[in-house]
Amino acid sequence: MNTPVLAGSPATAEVPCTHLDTTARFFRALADPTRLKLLEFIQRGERTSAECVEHAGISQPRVSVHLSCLVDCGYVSARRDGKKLRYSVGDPRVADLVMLARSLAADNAAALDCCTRIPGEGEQR
Amino acid sequence: MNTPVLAGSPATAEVPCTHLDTTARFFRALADPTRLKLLEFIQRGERTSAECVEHAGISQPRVSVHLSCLVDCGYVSARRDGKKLRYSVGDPRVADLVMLARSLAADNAAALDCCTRIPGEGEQR
DNA sequence: AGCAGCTATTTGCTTACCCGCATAGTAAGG
DNA sequence: CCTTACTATGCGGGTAAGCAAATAGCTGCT
Repeated sequence: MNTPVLAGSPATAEVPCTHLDTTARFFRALADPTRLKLLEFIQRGERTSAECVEHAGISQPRVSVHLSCLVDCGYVSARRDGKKLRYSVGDPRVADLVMLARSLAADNAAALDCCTRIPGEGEQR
Repeated sequence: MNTPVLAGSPATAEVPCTHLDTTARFFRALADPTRLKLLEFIQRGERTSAECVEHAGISQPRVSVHLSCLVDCGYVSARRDGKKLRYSVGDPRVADLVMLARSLAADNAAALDCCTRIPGEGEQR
Protein backbone atom coordinates (compact mmCIF):
# COMPACT_ATOMS: atom_id res chain seq x y z
CA MET A 1 0.00 0.00 0.00
CA ASN A 2 1.06 3.43 -0.24
CA THR A 3 0.31 5.42 2.79
CA PRO A 4 1.66 8.71 1.60
CA VAL A 5 3.37 10.28 4.41
CA LEU A 6 5.05 8.63 7.19
CA ALA A 7 6.70 5.37 7.33
CA GLY A 8 9.33 4.03 9.61
CA SER A 9 12.21 6.33 10.20
CA PRO A 10 15.53 5.29 8.81
CA ALA A 11 17.91 5.07 11.69
CA THR A 12 15.63 6.21 14.44
CA ALA A 13 13.13 3.45 14.74
CA GLU A 14 12.25 2.76 18.33
CA VAL A 15 13.89 5.68 19.93
CA PRO A 16 11.99 7.19 22.82
CA CYS A 17 11.74 10.24 20.70
CA THR A 18 9.37 12.54 22.40
CA HIS A 19 7.25 14.73 20.30
CA LEU A 20 9.89 15.37 17.71
CA ASP A 21 9.22 12.40 15.58
CA THR A 22 5.48 12.73 15.85
CA THR A 23 5.55 16.40 15.09
CA ALA A 24 7.82 15.84 12.14
CA ARG A 25 5.38 13.31 10.73
CA PHE A 26 2.61 15.71 11.39
CA PHE A 27 4.35 18.38 9.36
CA ARG A 28 5.21 15.93 6.65
CA ALA A 29 1.55 15.37 6.08
CA LEU A 30 1.32 19.00 5.12
CA ALA A 31 4.56 19.05 3.21
CA ASP A 32 2.91 17.96 0.01
CA PRO A 33 1.24 20.51 -2.28
CA THR A 34 -1.52 18.10 -3.19
CA ARG A 35 -2.51 17.40 0.39
CA LEU A 36 -2.24 21.05 1.23
CA LYS A 37 -4.47 21.87 -1.67
CA LEU A 38 -6.99 19.28 -0.62
CA LEU A 39 -6.91 20.40 2.97
CA GLU A 40 -7.56 24.01 2.11
CA PHE A 41 -10.26 22.96 -0.29
CA ILE A 42 -12.02 20.93 2.34
CA GLN A 43 -11.49 23.69 4.84
CA ARG A 44 -13.65 25.97 2.77
CA GLY A 45 -16.56 23.58 2.94
CA GLU A 46 -17.53 19.95 3.11
CA ARG A 47 -16.42 18.10 0.00
CA THR A 48 -17.02 14.78 -1.64
CA SER A 49 -14.19 12.67 -2.96
CA ALA A 50 -15.24 13.40 -6.50
CA GLU A 51 -14.95 17.10 -5.87
CA CYS A 52 -11.55 16.56 -4.36
CA VAL A 53 -10.41 14.54 -7.32
CA GLU A 54 -11.48 17.23 -9.70
CA HIS A 55 -9.96 19.95 -7.60
CA ALA A 56 -6.66 18.20 -7.12
CA GLY A 57 -6.32 17.23 -10.74
CA ILE A 58 -4.79 13.86 -10.04
CA SER A 59 -6.10 10.32 -10.16
CA GLN A 60 -8.81 9.11 -7.81
CA PRO A 61 -6.61 6.48 -6.17
CA ARG A 62 -4.05 9.11 -5.32
CA VAL A 63 -6.67 11.39 -3.88
CA SER A 64 -8.05 8.52 -1.89
CA VAL A 65 -4.67 7.91 -0.36
CA HIS A 66 -4.11 11.55 0.38
CA LEU A 67 -7.50 11.89 1.98
CA SER A 68 -6.92 8.78 4.04
CA CYS A 69 -3.70 10.28 5.23
CA LEU A 70 -5.34 13.54 6.18
CA VAL A 71 -8.03 11.62 8.02
CA ASP A 72 -5.53 9.39 9.77
CA CYS A 73 -3.54 12.38 10.88
CA GLY A 74 -6.65 14.01 12.24
CA TYR A 75 -6.79 16.93 9.89
CA VAL A 76 -10.14 16.06 8.39
CA SER A 77 -13.03 13.76 9.16
CA ALA A 78 -15.14 11.68 6.82
CA ARG A 79 -18.88 11.19 6.89
CA ARG A 80 -20.93 8.87 4.73
CA ASP A 81 -23.79 10.39 2.83
CA GLY A 82 -25.52 7.82 0.67
CA LYS A 83 -23.00 6.47 -1.76
CA LYS A 84 -20.56 9.22 -1.13
CA LEU A 85 -18.16 10.20 1.55
CA ARG A 86 -18.04 13.80 2.57
CA TYR A 87 -14.93 15.29 4.08
CA SER A 88 -14.70 18.21 6.42
CA VAL A 89 -12.30 19.84 8.81
CA GLY A 90 -13.24 19.43 12.40
CA ASP A 91 -10.48 21.10 14.34
CA PRO A 92 -10.26 24.88 14.17
CA ARG A 93 -6.61 24.71 15.05
CA VAL A 94 -5.95 23.32 11.61
CA ALA A 95 -7.07 26.58 10.10
CA ASP A 96 -4.88 28.50 12.49
CA LEU A 97 -1.91 26.37 11.64
CA VAL A 98 -2.33 26.73 7.92
CA MET A 99 -2.94 30.43 8.18
CA LEU A 100 0.12 30.94 10.31
CA ALA A 101 2.25 28.90 7.96
CA ARG A 102 0.95 30.74 4.95
CA SER A 103 1.76 34.01 6.61
CA LEU A 104 5.30 32.95 7.36
CA ALA A 105 5.78 31.31 4.01
CA ALA A 106 4.61 34.42 2.22
CA ASP A 107 7.14 36.52 4.05
CA ASN A 108 9.90 34.16 3.05
CA ALA A 109 8.71 33.18 -0.36
CA ALA A 110 11.86 34.23 -2.14
CA ALA A 111 14.11 32.43 0.29
CA LEU A 112 11.92 29.36 0.13
CA ASP A 113 12.25 29.22 -3.60
CA CYS A 114 15.96 29.28 -3.09
CA CYS A 115 15.72 26.40 -0.66
CA THR A 116 13.98 24.18 -3.14
CA ARG A 117 16.87 21.83 -3.23
CA ILE A 118 18.84 21.32 -0.12
CA PRO A 119 21.93 19.46 -1.22
CA GLY A 120 21.91 20.44 -4.86
CA GLU A 121 22.90 17.19 -6.38
CA GLY A 122 22.00 15.62 -9.65
CA GLU A 123 18.45 16.18 -10.60
CA GLN A 124 16.75 16.96 -13.82
CA ARG A 125 15.41 14.31 -16.13
CA MET B 1 4.41 23.24 -11.11
CA ASN B 2 6.50 26.13 -10.08
CA THR B 3 4.85 29.37 -9.25
CA PRO B 4 7.00 32.20 -8.03
CA VAL B 5 4.58 32.95 -5.27
CA LEU B 6 3.21 36.40 -5.14
CA ALA B 7 3.00 37.51 -1.59
CA GLY B 8 -0.51 38.53 -0.78
CA SER B 9 -2.16 39.54 2.42
CA PRO B 10 -0.92 37.06 4.95
CA ALA B 11 -3.55 36.49 7.51
CA THR B 12 -6.52 37.49 5.48
CA ALA B 13 -8.17 37.23 2.14
CA GLU B 14 -9.08 34.40 -0.09
CA VAL B 15 -6.51 31.84 -0.84
CA PRO B 16 -5.15 31.62 -4.29
CA CYS B 17 -3.36 28.47 -5.24
CA THR B 18 -0.14 30.29 -5.82
CA HIS B 19 1.23 29.76 -2.39
CA LEU B 20 0.68 26.02 -2.27
CA ASP B 21 4.07 24.97 -3.45
CA THR B 22 5.80 27.49 -1.27
CA THR B 23 3.82 26.53 1.78
CA ALA B 24 4.44 22.87 1.15
CA ARG B 25 8.14 23.53 1.01
CA PHE B 26 7.84 25.53 4.12
CA PHE B 27 6.27 22.60 5.91
CA ARG B 28 8.79 20.24 4.44
CA ALA B 29 11.50 22.14 6.20
CA LEU B 30 9.85 21.17 9.46
CA ALA B 31 9.03 17.66 8.39
CA ASP B 32 12.37 16.34 9.49
CA PRO B 33 13.03 15.44 13.12
CA THR B 34 16.58 16.71 12.96
CA ARG B 35 15.63 20.13 11.69
CA LEU B 36 12.80 20.28 14.17
CA LYS B 37 15.21 19.43 16.93
CA LEU B 38 17.63 22.07 15.80
CA LEU B 39 14.92 24.65 15.48
CA GLU B 40 13.65 24.08 18.97
CA PHE B 41 17.20 24.10 20.25
CA ILE B 42 17.92 27.42 18.64
CA GLN B 43 14.60 28.73 19.78
CA ARG B 44 15.70 28.35 23.34
CA GLY B 45 18.69 30.56 22.79
CA GLU B 46 21.32 31.64 20.33
CA ARG B 47 23.53 28.76 19.32
CA THR B 48 26.74 28.18 17.49
CA SER B 49 27.09 25.55 14.81
CA ALA B 50 29.25 23.48 17.09
CA GLU B 51 26.53 23.44 19.72
CA CYS B 52 24.02 22.43 17.10
CA VAL B 53 26.22 19.62 15.90
CA GLU B 54 26.57 18.29 19.38
CA HIS B 55 22.89 18.63 20.11
CA ALA B 56 21.74 17.03 16.89
CA GLY B 57 24.15 14.17 17.14
CA ILE B 58 24.90 14.01 13.45
CA SER B 59 27.83 15.09 11.34
CA GLN B 60 28.81 18.71 10.92
CA PRO B 61 28.17 18.75 7.16
CA ARG B 62 24.67 17.49 7.71
CA VAL B 63 24.01 20.08 10.37
CA SER B 64 25.39 22.74 8.09
CA VAL B 65 22.90 21.75 5.42
CA HIS B 66 20.02 21.65 7.85
CA LEU B 67 20.89 25.02 9.27
CA SER B 68 21.22 26.48 5.81
CA CYS B 69 17.80 25.16 5.05
CA LEU B 70 16.31 26.68 8.18
CA VAL B 71 17.96 29.97 7.37
CA ASP B 72 16.83 29.90 3.77
CA CYS B 73 13.32 29.20 4.84
CA GLY B 74 13.40 32.10 7.23
CA TYR B 75 13.07 30.14 10.42
CA VAL B 76 16.37 31.23 11.85
CA SER B 77 18.94 33.88 11.15
CA ALA B 78 22.70 33.66 11.28
CA ARG B 79 25.08 36.20 12.69
CA ARG B 80 28.81 36.14 12.54
CA ASP B 81 30.67 36.43 15.80
CA GLY B 82 34.40 36.22 15.29
CA LYS B 83 35.12 32.93 13.65
CA LYS B 84 31.77 31.48 14.49
CA LEU B 85 28.27 31.81 13.25
CA ARG B 86 25.53 32.14 15.78
CA TYR B 87 22.02 31.13 14.98
CA SER B 88 18.83 32.47 16.48
CA VAL B 89 15.12 32.60 15.85
CA GLY B 90 13.82 36.02 15.05
CA ASP B 91 10.19 35.55 14.25
CA PRO B 92 7.83 34.80 17.14
CA ARG B 93 5.38 33.22 14.76
CA VAL B 94 7.76 30.30 14.47
CA ALA B 95 7.21 29.46 18.10
CA ASP B 96 3.48 29.76 17.68
CA LEU B 97 3.55 27.46 14.70
CA VAL B 98 5.57 24.80 16.42
CA MET B 99 3.46 24.97 19.54
CA LEU B 100 0.27 24.72 17.59
CA ALA B 101 1.58 21.77 15.65
CA ARG B 102 2.74 20.05 18.80
CA SER B 103 -0.65 20.52 20.31
CA LEU B 104 -2.40 19.05 17.32
CA ALA B 105 0.13 16.29 16.89
CA ALA B 106 -0.23 15.32 20.52
CA ASP B 107 -3.99 15.03 20.18
CA ASN B 108 -3.61 12.83 17.17
CA ALA B 109 -0.56 10.93 18.20
CA ALA B 110 -2.33 7.61 18.01
CA ALA B 111 -3.65 8.29 14.54
CA LEU B 112 -0.25 9.51 13.48
CA ASP B 113 1.29 6.32 14.74
CA CYS B 114 -1.27 4.43 12.75
CA CYS B 115 -0.36 6.37 9.68
CA THR B 116 3.25 5.60 10.34
CA ARG B 117 2.81 1.92 10.14
CA ILE B 118 2.78 0.05 6.96
CA PRO B 119 -0.63 -1.48 6.29
CA GLY B 120 0.32 -5.01 5.43
CA GLU B 121 1.18 -7.12 8.43
CA GLY B 122 4.50 -8.27 7.15
CA GLU B 123 7.07 -6.39 5.26
CA GLN B 124 6.71 -3.80 2.65
CA ARG B 125 9.14 -4.27 -0.09
C1' DA C 1 -29.38 -10.95 -6.41
C1' DG C 2 -27.24 -8.21 -9.63
C1' DC C 3 -25.75 -3.88 -11.34
C1' DA C 4 -23.70 0.58 -11.02
C1' DG C 5 -21.18 4.02 -8.78
C1' DC C 6 -17.88 5.26 -5.35
C1' DT C 7 -13.65 4.32 -2.65
C1' DA C 8 -9.46 1.70 -1.45
C1' DT C 9 -5.39 -1.28 -2.47
C1' DT C 10 -1.68 -3.30 -5.33
C1' DT C 11 2.06 -2.94 -8.64
C1' DG C 12 5.88 -0.76 -10.73
C1' DC C 13 8.58 3.00 -11.53
C1' DT C 14 10.93 7.49 -10.38
C1' DT C 15 12.29 11.21 -7.63
C1' DA C 16 13.40 13.46 -3.23
C1' DC C 17 16.06 13.56 0.58
C1' DC C 18 18.22 11.45 4.55
C1' DC C 19 22.87 9.87 6.06
C1' DG C 20 28.29 9.61 6.64
C1' DC C 21 32.72 10.45 4.72
C1' DA C 22 35.90 13.14 2.21
C1' DT C 23 37.11 17.54 0.59
C1' DA C 24 36.87 22.29 -0.92
C1' DG C 25 36.09 27.09 0.31
C1' DT C 26 36.28 31.16 3.38
C1' DA C 27 36.76 34.27 7.23
C1' DA C 28 39.87 35.53 11.42
C1' DG C 29 44.05 35.84 13.63
C1' DG C 30 49.26 35.55 14.00
C1' DC D 1 50.88 36.35 3.72
C1' DC D 2 50.12 31.99 5.79
C1' DT D 3 47.94 29.10 9.09
C1' DT D 4 44.07 27.58 11.44
C1' DA D 5 39.24 27.17 12.59
C1' DC D 6 34.92 27.08 10.96
C1' DT D 7 31.54 26.25 7.38
C1' DA D 8 29.86 24.48 2.93
C1' DT D 9 29.81 21.24 -1.06
C1' DG D 10 30.47 16.72 -3.62
C1' DC D 11 29.91 11.72 -3.74
C1' DG D 12 27.68 7.38 -3.10
C1' DG D 13 24.20 4.70 -0.92
C1' DG D 14 19.71 3.62 1.07
C1' DT D 15 14.82 4.51 2.21
C1' DA D 16 10.54 7.09 2.00
C1' DA D 17 7.16 8.67 -0.79
C1' DG D 18 5.27 10.68 -5.02
C1' DC D 19 2.59 9.30 -9.47
C1' DA D 20 -0.23 6.40 -12.98
C1' DA D 21 -2.68 2.43 -14.18
C1' DA D 22 -5.05 -1.65 -13.16
C1' DT D 23 -7.88 -3.89 -9.99
C1' DA D 24 -10.27 -5.20 -5.93
C1' DG D 25 -13.83 -4.12 -2.48
C1' DC D 26 -17.97 -1.72 -0.76
C1' DT D 27 -22.40 0.39 -0.69
C1' DG D 28 -26.80 1.45 -2.08
C1' DC D 29 -30.38 1.15 -5.65
C1' DT D 30 -33.52 -1.51 -8.71
